[in-house]
Amino acid sequence: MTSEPVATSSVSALAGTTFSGARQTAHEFVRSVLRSAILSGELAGGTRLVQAELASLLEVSTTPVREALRELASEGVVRFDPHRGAVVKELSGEEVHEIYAIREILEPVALRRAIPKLTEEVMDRLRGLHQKMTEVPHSAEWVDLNRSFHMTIYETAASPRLAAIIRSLEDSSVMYIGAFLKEVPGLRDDAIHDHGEILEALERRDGDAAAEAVVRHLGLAVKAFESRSAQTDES
Amino acid sequence: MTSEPVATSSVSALAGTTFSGARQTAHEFVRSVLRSAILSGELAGGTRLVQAELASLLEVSTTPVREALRELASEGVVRFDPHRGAVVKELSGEEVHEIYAIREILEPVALRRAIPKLTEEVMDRLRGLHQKMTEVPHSAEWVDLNRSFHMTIYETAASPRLAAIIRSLEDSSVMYIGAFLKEVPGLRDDAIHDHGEILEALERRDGDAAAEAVVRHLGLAVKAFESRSAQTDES
DNA sequence: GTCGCACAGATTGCATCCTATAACTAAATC
DNA sequence: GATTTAGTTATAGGATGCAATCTGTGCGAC
Repeated sequence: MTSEPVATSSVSALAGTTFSGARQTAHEFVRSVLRSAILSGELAGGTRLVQAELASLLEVSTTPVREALRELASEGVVRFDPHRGAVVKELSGEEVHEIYAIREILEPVALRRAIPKLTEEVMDRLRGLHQKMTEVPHSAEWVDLNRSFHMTIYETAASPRLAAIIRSLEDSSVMYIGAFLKEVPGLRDDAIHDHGEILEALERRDGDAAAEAVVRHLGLAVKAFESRSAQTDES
Repeated sequence: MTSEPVATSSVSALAGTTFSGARQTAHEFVRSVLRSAILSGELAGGTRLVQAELASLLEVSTTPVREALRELASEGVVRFDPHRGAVVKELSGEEVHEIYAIREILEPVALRRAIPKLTEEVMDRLRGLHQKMTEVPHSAEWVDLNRSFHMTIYETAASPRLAAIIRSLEDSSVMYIGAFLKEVPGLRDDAIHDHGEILEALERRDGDAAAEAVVRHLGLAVKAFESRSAQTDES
């Protein structure tokens, strides 16, 4: 049980995070810590998540850890096999394509549904997020702003189920390709440009244009992923 | 702590089910029992699910019960608020419409994806299910066959994510409207007719026709739901 | 030398006990 | 009489210890 020489990421990256208990249950705390660690790439795909280890690291008992893992498993970010433990899920290229294909179908729908419900307040929020994204560099914060931008639109569609599905797909996307989208040079600017177009289309209440922009926006990520995975062709 | 006069359904309906432990973990057992009880309508929407009660009834401890409830919560069939416990979810009419709207989008997609992958073996299975559905009356078994029929198609699409989303939407549908679809007279025959059309279209590898049939098939349920909820207009 | 088997270490899963939280009830104050 | 506040009870959440299960390793047989 010495640390493996081939560096798979370890949960020890989480050391130091403590549970204040303030109005949050322990399993919620564990879940949020693991979630953000996984989505940020801190915990890479394939990392084993040993309950006892996580428990002592986060200073809770194993019970809430297991509950958190169960929830993450149904969210699809970890794999949890009976008696064998949890590992951070790693998606295949096919799955990435599948996820983006579904997103390209659902996101335009959610967007069109949102348009009639757009208030000035929501538009202001979107403009604010867009503005801020032009200011901060590509970082965890930027990724978060990006997520907020899109989800704000979809949540005003007042279709909670649809929004939840999209959110989960987006999470899976970020988990898998978020890490190396950072390395694609012009991507951030392209994304900001697309957001601008989406925003403009929303101002005009033009569903077709907005939908088209979103689909192109998604295509960007897929293309970046493809060029990257072709480059890292090592199977 | 007397029983309420207004008869909300009770978990006591589950009494007698025992956990053999055979190659199944306790929480999986609890989950499957609760799932089928909820989907079958045995546990109606709004029923409180008290952990201790379920635990003693199913002869397990509260820990696996909580884990099962957590999973069911992320599946969307129960609502689980911190420190307040779980209740069987009840969907509003709007949510039902939303769910069917999403299904009408995704199911044709899954179907088209399935067509190139249809083997004779799958077709045989579908024919068998279809045949059997003409034989058994509208019952829990029939509903299950129906579910199998559709999911068999979607699972051959080799899009696990898409299939999982559809399955969860279907579960929510069944949970909510399954109970009173039974009471709509011609529905079973109409459904069987639609299945015949879908099957025929699949034989011809005709995606358009199959998709059209599926959408009409879904529309059937929505229409039945609407006429029923208009009839039971008591808000 | 390879395959199979058994044992040991590691890890998950569960039961029991205890604590924390929230709903409910009743009393006290305005 | 209404409203707030304190106390009570029911119930969820979590910690600990133990049992069940899996995995890897070493020994023996072929």
